[in-house]
Amino acid sequence: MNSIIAIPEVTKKRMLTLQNLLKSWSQEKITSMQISEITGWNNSLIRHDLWLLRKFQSQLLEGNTVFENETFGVSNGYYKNDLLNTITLALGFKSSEINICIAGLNRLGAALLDEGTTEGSGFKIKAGFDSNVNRVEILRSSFPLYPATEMSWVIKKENIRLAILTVAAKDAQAMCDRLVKAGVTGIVNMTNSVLRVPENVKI
Amino acid sequence: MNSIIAIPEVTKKRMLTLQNLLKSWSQEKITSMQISEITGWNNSLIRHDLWLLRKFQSQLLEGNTVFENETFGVSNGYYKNDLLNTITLALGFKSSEINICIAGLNRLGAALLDEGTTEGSGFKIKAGFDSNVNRVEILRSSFPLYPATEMSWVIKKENIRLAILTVAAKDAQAMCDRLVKAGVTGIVNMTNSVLRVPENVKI
DNA sequence: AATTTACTGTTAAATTTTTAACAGTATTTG
DNA sequence: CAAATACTGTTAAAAATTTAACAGTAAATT
Repeated sequence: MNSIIAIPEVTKKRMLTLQNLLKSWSQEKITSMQISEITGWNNSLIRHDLWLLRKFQSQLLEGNTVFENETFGVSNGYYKNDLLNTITLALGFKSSEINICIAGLNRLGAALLDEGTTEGSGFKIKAGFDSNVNRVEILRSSFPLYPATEMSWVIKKENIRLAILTVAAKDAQAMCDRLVKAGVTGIVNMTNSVLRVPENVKI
Repeated sequence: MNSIIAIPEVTKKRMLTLQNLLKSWSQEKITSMQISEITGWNNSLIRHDLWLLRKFQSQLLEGNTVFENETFGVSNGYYKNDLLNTITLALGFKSSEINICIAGLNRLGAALLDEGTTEGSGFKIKAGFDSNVNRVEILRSSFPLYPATEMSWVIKKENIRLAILTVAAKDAQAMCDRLVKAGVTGIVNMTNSVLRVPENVKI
């Protein structure tokens, strides 16, 4: 009878922020009003978001009501830890997206500079790299751009698994080596040079 | 009779992306369909956005219809340059926001980690810095975090004018010097140490 | 232990955002 | 040069998102 509920993108985004907020929240409990004060979101919106999250979860349990009301304080604010668990759980399904990066910003068409194009594809562009710092400074995009020297920590931090290699052919192998060293386990080679990589990395 | 139109935040965001797209667009003209294909946005939405932009602009001219239909091709796509001008003009009013950064991520409360709190304040947090790379890697926020070593180019790139100094008192002067050197012209000192700066920088 | 207070969960209304539809107009084609 | 084509600008409908409202309940207060 009830239609299936999906968590809207806007809610997911807010929940990601809330997750951050909660992590740095020192008290045991937190109310929707307190969240509202910090974030500026309407407190109804917050309660509604959380309601959606729970609704979504109970859906996954297919009518199994065992968990009903279990994880939430009913009237005096939410337990920080319960809230964190709920968010992580509900968002976990979303974050099955693979994080990727763009290595080389020269040939990049407008398409790649706009995250929108990857929506729903299961991939999420987290960063762009170029060894030319000038380019990094000038170009703008919906994902952050970094000098290639920053690759190591950015790839670790953003948990990037896959890189799209769009550098000039002559720089391909060098950039490839850097990516591999930084921890990337897959490379989509858009250059026309043949790449050599360790066995554990897929081209 | 007609109510006043403001450009919604969502549209502004899209227009910022469109601006990027256009900059890397090599042809003279572009159609809503082409934009749609690249960005994934519904083509009606794009035309509607542009309509809003024009509506907003003509509003600023208070009924003065001199510019009516002047900047747009009526039936065969938009002239890239006209479009860019329109966007820049319409968005210019918005970007009177001052870009700021957070220097020092240790004491940062949840509030500062969430851009939402600055909404409507005329400020926009563009970056966070910390000399401890570990912190930069672990913390997450709605604005990007960088190691302090990256300060120079990030501040230039993001056109950051103002910094909020939240490092430990003993590191305040050193961090302050770095900020000034990177081009910041104002500092909000949240530490309890007294800072020395050149005349052109305000505390 | 009754009453008040301070909250949540939930529904429904209000508002915002997106999409569809289509009349109108340059440009291209026959 | 008339007809067809390929668009835009604009309005109205549809869908999504946010907000208000309020019944219900744990905790605090009397």
